[in-house]
Amino acid sequence: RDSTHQAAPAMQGGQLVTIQLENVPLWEEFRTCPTEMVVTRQGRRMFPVVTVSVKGLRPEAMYSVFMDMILVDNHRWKYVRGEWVSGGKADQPHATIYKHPDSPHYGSHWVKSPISFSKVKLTNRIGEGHLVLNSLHKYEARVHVVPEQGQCVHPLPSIWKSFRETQFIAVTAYQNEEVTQLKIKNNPYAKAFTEAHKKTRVVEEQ
Amino acid sequence: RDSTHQAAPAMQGGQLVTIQLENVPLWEEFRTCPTEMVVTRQGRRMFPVVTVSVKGLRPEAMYSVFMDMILVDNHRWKYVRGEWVSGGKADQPHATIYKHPDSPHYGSHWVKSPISFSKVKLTNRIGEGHLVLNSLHKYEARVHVVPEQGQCVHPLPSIWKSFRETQFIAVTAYQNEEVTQLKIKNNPYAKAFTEAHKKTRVVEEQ
DNA sequence: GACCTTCTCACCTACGTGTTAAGC
DNA sequence: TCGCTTAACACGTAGGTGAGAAGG
Repeated sequence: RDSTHQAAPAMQGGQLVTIQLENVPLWEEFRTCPTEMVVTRQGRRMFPVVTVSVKGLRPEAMYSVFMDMILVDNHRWKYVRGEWVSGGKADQPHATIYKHPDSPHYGSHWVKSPISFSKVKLTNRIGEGHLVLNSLHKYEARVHVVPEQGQCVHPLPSIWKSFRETQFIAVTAYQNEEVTQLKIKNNPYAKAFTEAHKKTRVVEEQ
Repeated sequence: RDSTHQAAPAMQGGQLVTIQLENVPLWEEFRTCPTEMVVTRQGRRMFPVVTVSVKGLRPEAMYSVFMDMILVDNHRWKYVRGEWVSGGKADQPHATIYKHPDSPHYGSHWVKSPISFSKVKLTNRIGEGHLVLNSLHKYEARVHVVPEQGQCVHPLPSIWKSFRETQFIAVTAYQNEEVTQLKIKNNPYAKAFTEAHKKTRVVEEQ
């Protein structure tokens, strides 16, 4: 077991708590490029979306769920002649974390269906309430499940897990055209740039 | 004090819990018509929106907040020659309640800013997870603040309050033109029907 | 000059409005 | 016929896309 990717297993009410990434095939498809995520001043959503299923929570206990980004290595990265190569030393990271909007909620809520972080936004600008990343650095998404400390509830251990499949390089503009095409192909909000729509537009211009 | 509009005052942590309607002037403007709310098969939002401010909760205690509709009287209503008149006996009511999407949450969360029920939907069709009303019946919105029963937390009393200002008649289509005009004037989503936009369209057609 | 960032834009998704005509 | 309900519709709000030009 890789201790950098998962906190010590935690027993809660006699059950082992697990956090599992849901949409692995899509993440793996992007990762062959490798994945790039756009960061903007006002914040940009992620695609693919980090979605996890959690098991083994105590149904009646209260938890909050968070996501943050781990800096994967200590280099900057550059896209040179069609390839990503590691460059100088990494910049100072920003300590930011995103609380899932359903938080806080009962264990029964969190385990009943996959937890999607579709609304999290990535930015290169501090002070917006979003996840702050450095452009041209490599990250990996991490999810935390944190029991709420009620006044009489016995403290339960906090657990987290990060996902190698979600590794990406933060960019202000896409570098690898292959990434762009995968985003257009899979993200419904980019449907304006699919081949079908481009052809339609050309026809209309004639 | 009118005992049908408010549960017995509840002390929580030495403070009196209060629930107060926020946007009273707008509600009163509609109420002179009187107010009508459209119900549809798939659910229709309310306008005006029920928005309340809550005070006196224990900051560290957990609460859920609900809204439901009280049947104001036991009559059906009819719009005859420009006036609402009470008709036959009321139909059997449906017991439905709407949980505010922030629920459950800490007392500190609920009191820090007004609580808006903008997303609640009214329907005349059972089984959609929305508030089910009978068309042509008169209702009044009621808000509940319910402490969550943590396993070791002492049970706190549940409180509720209903608001005479929010009284309305459920309809499948607006009856009073005055109501329609007030909705168009005040609801941003109905901007397509304002005089300004209608005139623009006429000009473009010429 | 090369690299990276920022901004505006057209074009989508998603869905909240009253209108209108049709249905019962 | 009349009263009420339903469904399709045009037209907004609100905001998520990559493209491309401009800036540093």
